[in-house]
Amino acid sequence: MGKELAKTYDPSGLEDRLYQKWIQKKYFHAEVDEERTPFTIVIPPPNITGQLHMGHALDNTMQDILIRFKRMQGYNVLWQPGTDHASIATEVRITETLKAEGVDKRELGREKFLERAWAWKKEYGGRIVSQLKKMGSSCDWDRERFTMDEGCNRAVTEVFVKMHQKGYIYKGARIINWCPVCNTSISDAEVEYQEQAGHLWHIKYPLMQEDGTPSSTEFLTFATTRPETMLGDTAVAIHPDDERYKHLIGRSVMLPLMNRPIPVVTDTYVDMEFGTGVVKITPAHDPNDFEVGKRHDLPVINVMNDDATINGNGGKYAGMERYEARKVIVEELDRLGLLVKVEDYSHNVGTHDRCKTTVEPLVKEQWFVKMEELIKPAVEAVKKGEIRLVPQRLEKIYFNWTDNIRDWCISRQLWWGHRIPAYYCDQCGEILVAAQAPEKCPKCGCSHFTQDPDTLDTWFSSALWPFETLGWPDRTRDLDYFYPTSVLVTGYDIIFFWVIRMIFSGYEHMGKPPFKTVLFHGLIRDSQGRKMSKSLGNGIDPLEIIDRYGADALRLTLITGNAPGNDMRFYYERVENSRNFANKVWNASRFILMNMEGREVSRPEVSSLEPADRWILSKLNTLVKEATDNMENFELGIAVQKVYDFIWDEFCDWYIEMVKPRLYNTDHVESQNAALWTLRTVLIDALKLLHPYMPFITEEIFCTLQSQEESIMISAWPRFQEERCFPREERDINIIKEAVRGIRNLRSERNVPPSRKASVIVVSDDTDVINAFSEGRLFFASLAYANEVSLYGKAEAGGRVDEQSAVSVVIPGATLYIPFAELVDMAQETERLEKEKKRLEGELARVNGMLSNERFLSKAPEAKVAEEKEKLARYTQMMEQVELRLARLKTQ
RNA sequence: GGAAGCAUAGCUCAGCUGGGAUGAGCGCUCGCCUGACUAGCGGGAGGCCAAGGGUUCGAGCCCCUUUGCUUCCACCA
Repeated sequence: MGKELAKTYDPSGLEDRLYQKWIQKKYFHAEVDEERTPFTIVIPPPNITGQLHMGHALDNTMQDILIRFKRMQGYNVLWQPGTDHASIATEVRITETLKAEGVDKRELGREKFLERAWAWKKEYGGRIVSQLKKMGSSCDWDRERFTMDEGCNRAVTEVFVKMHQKGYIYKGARIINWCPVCNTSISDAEVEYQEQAGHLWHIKYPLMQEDGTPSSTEFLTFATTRPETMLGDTAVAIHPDDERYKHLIGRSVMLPLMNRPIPVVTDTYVDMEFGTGVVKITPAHDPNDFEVGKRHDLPVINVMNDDATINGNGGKYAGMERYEARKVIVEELDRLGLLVKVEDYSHNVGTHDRCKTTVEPLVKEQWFVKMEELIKPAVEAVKKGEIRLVPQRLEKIYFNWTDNIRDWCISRQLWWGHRIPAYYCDQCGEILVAAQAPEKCPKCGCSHFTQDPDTLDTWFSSALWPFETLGWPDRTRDLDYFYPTSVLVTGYDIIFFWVIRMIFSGYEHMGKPPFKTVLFHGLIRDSQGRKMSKSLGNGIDPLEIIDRYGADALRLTLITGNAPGNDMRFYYERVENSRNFANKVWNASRFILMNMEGREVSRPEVSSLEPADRWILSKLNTLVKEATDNMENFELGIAVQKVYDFIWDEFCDWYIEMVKPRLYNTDHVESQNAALWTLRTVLIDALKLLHPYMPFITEEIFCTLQSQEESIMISAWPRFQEERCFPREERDINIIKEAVRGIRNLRSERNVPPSRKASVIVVSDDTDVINAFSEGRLFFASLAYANEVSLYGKAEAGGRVDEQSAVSVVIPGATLYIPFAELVDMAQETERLEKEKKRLEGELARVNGMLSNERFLSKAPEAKVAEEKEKLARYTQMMEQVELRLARLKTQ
């Protein structure tokens, strides 16, 4: 029947082979089929610069689990893959590469640079894709997309033009975050605030006198963290209600170093409590000051170049680097006696998330997306539950952002990306936004245009990903059928960058949400809880783990032992455990195959199934239900944990062991067949439940086990079956298990090796126990290392069981004895019984306490009360026994 | 300055809508080559569930307060 399996599971070689088979058989491929219900996931497109890291590994494992699960359930699943051009990330990389070759990006020129970029994409863009394949990802690779392919380009242009027409996209001079190293504007989301030690410089400006000269006695003192920006000060502000400064309203101060009078203005932005209650206003270099400047119609004097050196507006400081200028200016002010004091001061400084450079707020002409209206449906969707966030607590973070949303700066001074479809008339400067370059200027008739040199924020195209990958802006069948997608799986760290922007884009352009559920996961950290990062060198390469332990082990590790949305620490020990589990599954299967060898296994009549068979089938049935429910609720880790426990504990450690005597006994063909059939049936269903998590090993075993089947991944997901519920057998087997544990315990306490058999006497009047043992005596004996098992009622036991010469254990409904001549040491036994007595005393006190509590008796559910009464009876009985035994031991 | 999360066995973490923590893995420990598996099998020792208060017949779980750690957001110069 089946072929031989190796003694230990070796995933190497096997994984690639199976993946190839899946690809060849086109199992991953999806086509529109109106007869079936679609289930769609779009992949968070990895950057073409990317190398597979643990974050990808987790993200893709989760998606693949859902996809494989739904595929087996019969849904028409599509996992839409693709990659992201990653505008700034890629551009930075290529610029660095060029630099290493001694080539300056600007000298090379835009055209040549883009050639390089495309060549780079061609060479490395596929790397991350092949790495995703190593994980077992069942994406429909026939549909692979790229954010800068022809279709996506059209989508981006279409959206830009449409939103511009609707007034959602505008160009304006506003204060934006500028990265002087990357030489581009960046969005608010890309700014990372870092606590930095700095100084608070207290500086004073002299007040202007009536005669137009600065006073030498009257000053206004304020504090600043960035003294160099004073070169661009155009006012000093105080709070309108500040009594201390009321008399200064309408006057001016002299801006030192620049020798320019600037007005004292009043603005409620000023916090009277902070510092001296005076603020210098630099509209060109501070977002707040910019707003104050607008309210007071102050001039905006930009004193900085794009590379953060001081420009011509900075007088004699022109050309200085920003921190050098700071130093020189402070020294100069000190010399002039205008530096009051310097304090150490720790504050948050905005840095560029990619290069960690301190960003410079600058006033620049940029393109923006007006957010106020667009965001409304995105807020509503989550509030009304049209889009569900898992875990739900992330809604707070979501709303925190949407409630404080500001316009989105989308233009970037980069070359690699979607170029902005705006054209400027060379003659009159008229701006035309259109899909193609216009022929002639509607204003002046000129036919020469220059396209805007800027490109769009990477996330602009990512926001369209769920529908642009399905064919939008064309109205395709795919789009109709597969959109909205079912679930989005991603890390909570890109909720602002991506998730929110996809949501409002979906509503704006499709009129529908992009997905119904967002399943968030946390970060994978190192074993000390630190973020994995290149600079720390603490990153663990998933590919290396796959090489050593297999993709299945990695997948299982990433998905377990962690609550949804929480960060997780990565331990090699956990991967080893997963690998061990794979090996366990492998060997259980090997055992079953071995026993099926050369035998015809037929489906037995229900009546010929023995209690153990019914028990495991019943357990499996419960597992199917629970695991499926958990998966429907996105509790993937919980689901697979149950499957794991079932396979290792119930199936391997109990059922297989119970069934061994039947397998080795060739006299009872029917019993043997029932056992074999059950073994195979349970294994196959368990493999199916496990398949989404561990696709490779389950496929290999599944196909070995039944050569007529093509693949587990297209087999049907197990279903809960009412006729497979056997509560009675579950109860019986539990009794046997309890008894086995009791016996093993007795033996272990006395260090009796399994090879030494001993007889067991079961004494009980309990019909359940009697029934369980009459049916299960055979495997009980094997599990309890017994050479003989006798069963007596209490009455008949009197004459046959000599309690003085046996060790015993009490289980619910029965007492088990082993003649202890061969096993027991007296002193040890006494000590043990004393301990047991103490424990029982405690238990009895507790139960008695509860049962004498009036309120408990009146308010607790009946079942609970009954349960406690039962315990009382049991404990009392056990106590009697213990006391009796103790007494007897002492008299000996 | 706001907000969230975490605090349970030596370590890392599970514990659903409140009902005895037989919690999991690793580690430790004792015993086993028991005819699939030593990447294994069978035992065991480790927890006043961060502190304090409250609600309840009953709290790891709900409410309040406190402490410690982590993270996110934010324009306090």
